[in-house]
Amino acid sequence: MGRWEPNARGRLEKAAMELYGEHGFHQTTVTEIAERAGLTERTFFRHFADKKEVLFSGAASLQELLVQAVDDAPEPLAAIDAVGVALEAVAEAMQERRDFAKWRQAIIAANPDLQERELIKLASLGSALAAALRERGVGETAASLAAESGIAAFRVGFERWIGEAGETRTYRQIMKESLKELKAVTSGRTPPTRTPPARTPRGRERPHAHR
Amino acid sequence: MGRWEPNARGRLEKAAMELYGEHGFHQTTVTEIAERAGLTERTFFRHFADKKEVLFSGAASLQELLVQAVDDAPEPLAAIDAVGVALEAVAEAMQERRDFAKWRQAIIAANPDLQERELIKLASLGSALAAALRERGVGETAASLAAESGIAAFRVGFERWIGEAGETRTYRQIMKESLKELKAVTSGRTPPTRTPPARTPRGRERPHAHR
DNA sequence: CGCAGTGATGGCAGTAGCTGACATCACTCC
DNA sequence: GGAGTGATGTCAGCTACTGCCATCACTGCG
Repeated sequence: MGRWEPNARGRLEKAAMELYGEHGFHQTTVTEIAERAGLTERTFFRHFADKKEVLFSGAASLQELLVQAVDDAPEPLAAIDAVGVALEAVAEAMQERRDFAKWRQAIIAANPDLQERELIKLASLGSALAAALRERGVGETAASLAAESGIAAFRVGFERWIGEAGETRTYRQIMKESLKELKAVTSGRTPPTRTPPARTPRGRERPHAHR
Repeated sequence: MGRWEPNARGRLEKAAMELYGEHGFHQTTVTEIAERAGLTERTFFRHFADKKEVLFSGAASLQELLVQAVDDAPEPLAAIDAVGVALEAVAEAMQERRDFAKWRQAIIAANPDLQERELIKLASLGSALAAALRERGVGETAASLAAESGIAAFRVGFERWIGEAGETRTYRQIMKESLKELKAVTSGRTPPTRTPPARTPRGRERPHAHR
């Protein structure tokens, strides 16, 4: 046996998740996490860059999976379809962890700080995706646009998959349909503004006017 | 004359911008900013939620402009084209501040914290855009997708407008072309992977494999 | 004229995220 | 058995950010 209990990082991750769930992210201090894991605060910061990062350590493998899927996609394929294939693969890999994904998303949704981190992880996913496309010969701008709008579809699909109560379709199916709808929307094939729903006076999230 | 110098917020903003430029964002302390503005740290936090927010106070008016442009767009118009019209209007409004935009973007690019904030502001822009579309009668998902992919085009266009050295086109023109390219990409009209550029062994930004 | 209320600011103490520097000590390798 | 090595502990310190109360010009009102 070693000098210390093994798997310090894992214990920290587990403790953090538990506490984030029990008391919320903001209310949980790093010292508490470390104590529950039988370690010190200093050690926590040796394993995770900051308090938020615990929730995002899985992003790296997701990115790897995504890029690999693009690389493995059959060659004569339009950029957007290569993106589609890759996103479907990722969706399938996430399928069995729906409960965890839902729980995790609830925590993120309750914290602006975590939302920021989530967005930058998705952006990083998008960059990697774009880079993978470029290596297939897709042009600079086209690669960026295909990747970023693909990520948009991914997000939209994710929310559906997790949000809708009676949702029976798999994430993969939903993902497929989101991409289809993306294509429809960007090609102008959208119910073009026929019967606006009662056009309320609108007290929306628009910022206050200054003039 | 009042008890205090007028326009405290403006002075804080100016001092912060200067210091971020002189010493970098991270190296600048809030105390320094407040001192240069002839105020105290406590007052800084009464005007700005945090140190980052100083750089993003303009986002609100941008959002207002965007939403207004969607509202003012002619009625029988596909969702993606309403987005296009609105984004062009915003691009035009930014045209005269290119130097400032460039300078500001350089600071943001040098700081992950600021990039996170930038992303959440863009996401908020996207939500507002989607909401405006829904009020025109565009469906839930379609609105989200049109808005988010529109924002993607906005970002891509922005980087071009600011990045390319010999760029003579206006932001509006670039924006228009980005949207056009978005449509091309999502409709599958993309040079579909013909001659991959020398397929290097790739030591990219892909995370390390574990197996 | 005086007086109570208001609003922007200062002062101060405190919390918590995060870092650098150094010590400790099991384990490994020679 | 002695010199690394690597993961952890300890401690001091900085700084972002907050709560609470004091201050004091200005305003409106009797």
